Amino acid sequence: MIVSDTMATSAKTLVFMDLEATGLNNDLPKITEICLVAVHLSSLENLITDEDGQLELPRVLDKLCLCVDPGKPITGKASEITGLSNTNLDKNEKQAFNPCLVHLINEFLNRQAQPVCLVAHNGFYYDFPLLKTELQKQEASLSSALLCMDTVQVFRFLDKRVGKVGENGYSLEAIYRRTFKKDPINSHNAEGDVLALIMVFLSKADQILDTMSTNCKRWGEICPMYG
DNA sequence: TGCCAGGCCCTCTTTAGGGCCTT
Repeated sequence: MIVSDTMATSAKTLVFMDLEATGLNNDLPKITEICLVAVHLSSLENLITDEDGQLELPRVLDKLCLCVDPGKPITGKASEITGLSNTNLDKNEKQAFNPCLVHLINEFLNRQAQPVCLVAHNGFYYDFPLLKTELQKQEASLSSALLCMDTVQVFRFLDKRVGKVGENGYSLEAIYRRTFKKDPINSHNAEGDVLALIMVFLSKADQILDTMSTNCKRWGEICPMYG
């Protein structure tokens, strides 16, 4: 789906997002952790590097990271890779995905320079539909002006354009390793995955921003995962 | 109640099938 150039390229804030959940699509998952990190366009156009010339995260970031009581059993595999269990979420008295969380997410997005584009890895088929399902259960939604981008599609698109195929695939871990020749830190911790996503995005920020109009959808076009 | 993604890519392909990618 192509969004008009005017709308897509005018996104002033990119909000990188990652969800941890009780399982995959077939498990009818519920969210166990959500992390949103907002980066202003200015920070994507003016990259900073350390003394060795290595990319650094922008200094100005807004973060919203919360653990959530999913209200259903977390699959063994999901618990193993995320480190979140029904036991440790219960012991820490985490709240469910409730109206308070809906309010926090909406206000976090409203605080950012508009328009906002959500960015997630495999977002079109996992994070965005799952978030939409949880919001629908609360009879809530996000702004219809919100844009969405899936970085799996973006990185495939960029490689295809120059006749390449990503060695070892397009998982976030694989792209991070190809780019930085080392493993990402805190994989499958929502904030760790978001920061890794921001770093790989920064490594190709100019190309990605140039092609946003062909790789964005509107929030309204995202279908709920289930429900 | 039970079920439940889906567009893209690769190849032992194109009259198709299976894996990726997300937990």
